[in-house]
Amino acid sequence: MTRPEGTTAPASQTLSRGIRILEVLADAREPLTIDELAGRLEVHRSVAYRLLRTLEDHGLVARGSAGRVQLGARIAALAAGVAHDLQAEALPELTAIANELGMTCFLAVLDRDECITLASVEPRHAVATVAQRPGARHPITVGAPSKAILSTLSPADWPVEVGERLRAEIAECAQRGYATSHDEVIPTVQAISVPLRLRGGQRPAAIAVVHVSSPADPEAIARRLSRSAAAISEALGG
Amino acid sequence: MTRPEGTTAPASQTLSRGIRILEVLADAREPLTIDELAGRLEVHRSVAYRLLRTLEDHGLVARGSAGRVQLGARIAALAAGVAHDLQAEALPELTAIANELGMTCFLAVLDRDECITLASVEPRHAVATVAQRPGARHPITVGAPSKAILSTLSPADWPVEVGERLRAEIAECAQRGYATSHDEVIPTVQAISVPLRLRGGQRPAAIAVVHVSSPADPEAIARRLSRSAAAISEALGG
DNA sequence: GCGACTGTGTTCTATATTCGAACACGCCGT
DNA sequence: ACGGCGTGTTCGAATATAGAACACAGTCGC
Repeated sequence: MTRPEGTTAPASQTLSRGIRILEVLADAREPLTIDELAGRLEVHRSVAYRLLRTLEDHGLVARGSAGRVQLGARIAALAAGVAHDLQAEALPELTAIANELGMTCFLAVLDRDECITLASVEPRHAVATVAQRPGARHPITVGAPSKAILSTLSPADWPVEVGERLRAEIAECAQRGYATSHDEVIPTVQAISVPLRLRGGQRPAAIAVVHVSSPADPEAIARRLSRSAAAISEALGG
Repeated sequence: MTRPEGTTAPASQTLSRGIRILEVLADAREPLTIDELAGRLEVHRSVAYRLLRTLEDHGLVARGSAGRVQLGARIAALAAGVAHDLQAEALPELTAIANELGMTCFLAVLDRDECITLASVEPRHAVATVAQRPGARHPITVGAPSKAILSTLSPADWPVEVGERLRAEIAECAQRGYATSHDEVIPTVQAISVPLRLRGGQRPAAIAVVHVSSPADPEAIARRLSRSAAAISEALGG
């Protein structure tokens, strides 16, 4: 295959195909046959087979019923290594907040142009428990944590173009120290988020709570979040 | 490189090296330079470079401070796809158990010869919170969930050889319906676990609680776990 | 200011690795 | 028995990869 012309980055075809297998399996959410997989990847079946065997050797995929293929649990072990220190420091704080406020509380980080949830804690008596599962992804322009994170970055460092409207809202977040969202990700769901002020080099992050009804006192919730945010930042040498 | 002789399985060298990058990064728990990475993988620096760029394209690694390399948050998104239905059904039950019993409660699955924690919920007022983070791995011969899982399998299906001592203990677990552990993983930590009885083809799994002091009534705890285990199994058509 | 050092990123050719087709086999319906 | 569908294996051709050498930027010591 000759270089497809304008492309600049020579990347590894084999590795890329292997990763796409994982992406397809994560997306499918059910075991697939090798043929189905090869079809979706648009590669020859024998290629998919060899890649699968390699992934299987490393435990990243596993065989389910009838020889079908699914994601392996070892991926969870890899994910535990993502921002390990941050997760370790944040989890106790998330638990405390969730139970004090009676809301689901989670930690999200900036990853390229997305906001990805790394950890989430649900409160004890969750009436209408808002599912904010680890691994959830949103564009960085959507949701309270996204705005909180962008408010800590200079616009030059923003990974995407933002409209004038959103830019103004983020500026407001920067001033008052917290961000909010209504109906942005899930209808009727509202959120309040506060950014973490970590030392340079750490990836930008934020903690947030979600709730279905209007919060009694957003300012008070923001102050509570800020307290934990400061504790986490300090523990990580922010 | 000619086939190293007795080896039977032709696997993909490129993909395997790419995965090892992820494994090394998860293990290191701090950003590495490309040279450090290449050294640990025993590959040429330019090879590591190309693989890294590919991984970066897919968001599986990210650049930290000073161009150093670390795991990317997208891995968390992949991990969310591991046994997705099982996690979705189990999480509410884990939360309920954790808060009712005041102990950390988690879900573990069998993966080859290891027992891997997929999800974990800490109770509200955790005095001495036992860290059982998602992604934690143990040999399948160690810990209460391991024994609970093995007790549901016929010895012929066990992925490892087990001694006479452990075999007897597992048989006992099969009879009474739950497994226990003392000081097996962490000193002074005890655990109680109950297997999930899922339909064939699903990967063997168990739920468990951990505690630092001796439980008042192990039988009662086991009954509580069994109730949730039955609910989860039923929801998944077990 | 100037080198030595350490790091990233690029270019290039030989060749080992991968690709992709064809084949062997087992299983389950009709 | 047959055809369809699935996994797993073999093998030659060709291409994607491996690995070396090079270019360049920042940083330290002096």
